[in-house]
Amino acid sequence: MDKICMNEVCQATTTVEWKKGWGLKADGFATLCYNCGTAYENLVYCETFHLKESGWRECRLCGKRIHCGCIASKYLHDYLDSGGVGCVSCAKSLETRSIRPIQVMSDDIPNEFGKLTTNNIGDPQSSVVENMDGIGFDKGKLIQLSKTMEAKDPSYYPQTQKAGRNGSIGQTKQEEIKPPIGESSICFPNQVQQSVGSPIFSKSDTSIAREGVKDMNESLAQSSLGFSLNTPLDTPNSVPPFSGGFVERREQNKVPPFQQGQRTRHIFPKPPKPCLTIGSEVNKGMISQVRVARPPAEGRGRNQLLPRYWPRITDQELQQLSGDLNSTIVPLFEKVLSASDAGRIGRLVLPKACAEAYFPPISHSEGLPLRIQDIKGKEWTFQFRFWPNNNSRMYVLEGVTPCIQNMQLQAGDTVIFSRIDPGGQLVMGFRKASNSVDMEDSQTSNGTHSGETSFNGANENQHTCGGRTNEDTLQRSICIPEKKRTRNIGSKSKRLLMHTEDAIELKLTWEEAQELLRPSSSAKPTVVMVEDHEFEEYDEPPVFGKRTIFTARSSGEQEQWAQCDSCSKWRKLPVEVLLPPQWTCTDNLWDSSRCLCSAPDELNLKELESLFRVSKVL
DNA sequence: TGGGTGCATGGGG
DNA sequence: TCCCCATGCACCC
Repeated sequence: MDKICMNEVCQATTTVEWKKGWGLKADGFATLCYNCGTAYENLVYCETFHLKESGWRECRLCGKRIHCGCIASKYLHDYLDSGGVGCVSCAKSLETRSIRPIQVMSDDIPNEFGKLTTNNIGDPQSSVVENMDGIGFDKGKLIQLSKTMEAKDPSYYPQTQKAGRNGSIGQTKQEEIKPPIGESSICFPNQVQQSVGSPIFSKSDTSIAREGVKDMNESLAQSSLGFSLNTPLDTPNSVPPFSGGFVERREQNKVPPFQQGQRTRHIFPKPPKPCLTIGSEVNKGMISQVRVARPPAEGRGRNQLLPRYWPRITDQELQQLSGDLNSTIVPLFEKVLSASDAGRIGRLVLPKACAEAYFPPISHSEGLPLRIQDIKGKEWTFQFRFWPNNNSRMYVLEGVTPCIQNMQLQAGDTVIFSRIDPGGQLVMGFRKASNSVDMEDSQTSNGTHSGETSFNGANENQHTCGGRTNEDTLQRSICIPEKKRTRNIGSKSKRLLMHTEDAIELKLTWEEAQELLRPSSSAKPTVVMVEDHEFEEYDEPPVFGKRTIFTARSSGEQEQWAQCDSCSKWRKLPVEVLLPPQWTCTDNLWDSSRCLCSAPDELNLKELESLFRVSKVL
C-alpha cells in the first residue's frame, strides 16, 4: 500500500524510513516520512511545520510556545487549573504540587496482602492510589493518551529520538529510574482491575513517555504492570510480604527522611499494580513483553531499595512464573551475581535493603533457614543470615552453590527473587548475562541468547524472544543483553559500561562503522608508512559518510549503489567512491544520465529487492 | 593442611 | 561522609 507523509506541507510518498506520528482519532498513527517523523519525535514538529499557523500560545509559567489545538502537540501541553495553558513540564510540576498535600491511607484498608497499602506514620507525603481521582489526575487525558500509544511497542520511540528529547529517554538509564518517592503506594489488585489495570490505564504509563520529559522515563519503566515502590512500612496495617508474617520494625526508624517529598514530578499515577494476577481479566491479551524494572511491591525496607534491585521481568515471564492461574506473582528483587556469589564459597550476598524488606527478620547472626523454589519447582533450603559489619549488617544466603550450579549460573548472571501468593512461596528465577555461554544458551532454539529470564522449568526454553516475528524493535529491545548493573564482575579493570539503550542504538558492528567513516571534507591526509603499509593520516576526525551497498555481478565486477536523499532512487556509483553523509542525484558526477532526481530508476523493483537482499547478506 | 567461617577492609555510590 | 557490598583474609576445625 502506498504511503504518504501525513504532514500536509510534505506529503512525501517516498522516504528512507516511515515513522509513526501522533495517534489518530481512529486507530493507528499518523504516517510520517523520515524527516517529519524525526521532527515529531524531537518534539519540534509544530515549530517546524506549523509556525505560520494560528493557535500558538505561551506556557503561563515558562513562556515556552505551545501550538494549542494541534494534534501533533496534543501531549505537549495541558490546561492549567488557573486558566491558560502550560507546557507539560510546568503543568506537571504544578499538578504534582497539588498532589503533595494529599494524605494518606486510612485505617480501613483491608489487611490483606496485595490489597492494601499503608502509610508511613508520620509521613505526610504518602498518598494512596485510591485518591487518584481526588488529586486531579485527568483520566480523560489518560484515555486519550492511551489511544495514541502502543503500550507494548517501545518502537514507538525510535532510538533516533533519544538524543533529541532533551536527553530524556535516551539518557536516563532504566535502572536509574528512581522510585516514585512520596507517591502513591501500591498493590491494589482489586482496584487495578477497575481502573489502573484496565488496558487503557495500563497503557497510559507508556503514554506518558510521549511527553518527552525525563519523568516519562520513570513512568515508562513501570510498564503495564508497573509497581510503585512506596509501600509504606511498619504500620499496623502493613502486611508482610510473606504469608508467614515477617513483620519487623527494625526499619521503622531507619526510613531515610530524604526520600520523602523529594520527588514531586509525576503527573500521572503510576499504575499501582505490583503484582500480576494470573488469569485475571486485566492481563488477558496485554501481557507486556518489555523487560521492565519493576519497583517491588512492598517490603519493610522498601524505601531503601535501589532501582538496580528492581526485578526486571516481563509480564510474560511473570505469567510463566506460575502455572497456577490463581496465583499472584510478586517480583521482589534481583541481584547480579558477583564472583563471590557464584564462587565456591556458596554465599550469596544479599542487598541489605532487599533482605530486610523481603526476607524474614532475623535478630541473630545465625539467621534461619529459608526455603526457596528454583525455576523447576525444586525446593532449596538456604541459610539466611547476616554478619555484623561496621555497625550494620551484611546479609547472605548460605548454601547456594548447589542451586547456582543447578541453574548453571555464573558471575554476571542475575538471580531474581519473587514470591507467589497466596502462600508466600519464595521463588528464585534467573537471567543469564550477555556474555554467559552455557548450556541454556546453546539450547536456545531460536538463536537468541542471553538476557533472558527463566522461571519455569517447563518453559525453560521458552525464551523471552522466542517466536516473535514482528515488531522488530521491540524484539530487539527484549533480546538486547542486560547490561551489567553492578560494578565490574570479577575484574577491577575499567571497562566500557554499555547500557541497554546504548546497545539498542548500536546497530552497527565496528566493521560496519568503519565502512561509513569518511575523511572530513576539509581534511588533507598525510601519508605515513606503518609496517610497509601506507596509511592516510588526518588531522580532522572522520565523519560518517553515506551508507552504500556494494554488489558484485556474476562477472566479478563490483558495483556500488547509493540512495538519493532527495528522491530515494538508487544510483550506481564506482566502487571506489566515498560519499558524504548527504548525497543526492545532483551529486552524481559519474552518471550524467542519472544526475537528476527526475531521471528514472536504473533498477526495476525486482532488482531493487535483490539489491536489498544482497545488502542484508553482506 | 585445606576448606569453611566470620569478620575486616576498602572501593565506590 | 556515610553506607553498602565485593572480596580478602585470619582463624578454626
